[in-house]
Amino acid sequence: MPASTRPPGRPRTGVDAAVFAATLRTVHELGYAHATVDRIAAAAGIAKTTVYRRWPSKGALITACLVDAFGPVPLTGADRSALLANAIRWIAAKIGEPGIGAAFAGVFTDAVNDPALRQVLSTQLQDPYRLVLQDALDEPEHRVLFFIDVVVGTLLHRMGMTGEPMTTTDVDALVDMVLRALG
Amino acid sequence: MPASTRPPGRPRTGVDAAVFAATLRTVHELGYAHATVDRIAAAAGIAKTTVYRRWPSKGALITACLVDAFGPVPLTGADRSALLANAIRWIAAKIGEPGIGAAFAGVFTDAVNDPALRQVLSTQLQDPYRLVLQDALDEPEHRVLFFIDVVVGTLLHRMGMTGEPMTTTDVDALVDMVLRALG
DNA sequence: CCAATTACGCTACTTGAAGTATCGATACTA
DNA sequence: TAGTATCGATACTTCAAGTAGCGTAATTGG
Repeated sequence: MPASTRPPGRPRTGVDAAVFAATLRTVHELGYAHATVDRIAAAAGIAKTTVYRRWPSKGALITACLVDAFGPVPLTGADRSALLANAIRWIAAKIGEPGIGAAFAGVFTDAVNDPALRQVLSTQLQDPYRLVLQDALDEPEHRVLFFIDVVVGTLLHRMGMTGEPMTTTDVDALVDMVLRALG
Repeated sequence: MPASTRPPGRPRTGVDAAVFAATLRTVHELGYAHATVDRIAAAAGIAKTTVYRRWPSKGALITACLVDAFGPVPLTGADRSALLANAIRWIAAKIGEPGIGAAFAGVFTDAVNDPALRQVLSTQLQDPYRLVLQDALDEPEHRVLFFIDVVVGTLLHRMGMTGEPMTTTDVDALVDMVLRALG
């Protein structure tokens, strides 16, 4: 039998998926700034205190929501170039989905001057993809970090400046540019 | 004689430069989130109300501060490639100066879900550089916007994720990559 | 000198959101 | 049934953006 049986006490209700969906929906409808924890909790049909029992801060909630929304990066492609191209198009499409880009940009900017949140964002969101890509592309850490800066930074800058995701034409240009840098 | 003589009433004191300096200093020391208008005003030696008499919001103050801090882009270089390379190194150095990168990233994230601030940021900060670069590089608007997304987005993403400006080695890689895309 | 005008500093206030504290009720385990 | 942990609800604290009002200072024009 497993070492950990069910612990005593009332079990947690399985509301994580509902909270994540409510988070993206609220951010999409009201924008990051107006997507307060109060409103997200109300949209999910739970109390605000329940949110804070599971995630220590709004930034941590958004980060967890993004981790859940992104899921694993698809590592498909015949060679390194095709693999990286697919990864770039995948993240571009994800950031273009309703709420995700705004949530990403919002938590990112919150993290700029919040070292604790930066740590959460870096370890929980960026590091998994960085490690997988290092392995798949056979590139050193600093090169993969550079590519992530370029791709994600470009996509978020466009999203932040225009409020709209990048067009497929510009994503194509981004892919071409990065692939040439990959060599 | 000029059409506008001095208007009646007490003239404004010339504190703009002091406020800008205090803004960058405060953001550098405390971070964007803790650089409140109260603290900035105190650091500049003026009342908070005076700040709001001149700039309608904190975002507008930060934007004006950045416009002042950046100044005109140096358009030097023998050809288009050298010119763009110099411009990229210039903006990278500026974003690396104390307070500027954090202020930029902060106001940028504030703007993501604040259309009014986005308008201010786009017209007062981005458009002047875009127009000058369109002319100097003889490139269409969408190409210049793409380059700005790539360069500024990459630099801010690095700044946001690590808290440190990009190293000269990585700036070199950024220059190489963009120059190859310029063709 | 004096009125009108405008900016300043100061204090107090409103508003909104993050995060906390408490408590009764509920859903489990042993 | 006792113990434990979660939930919802309400209230609260804290902090920062932005506003209002007032007495005072600086300037122009008569």
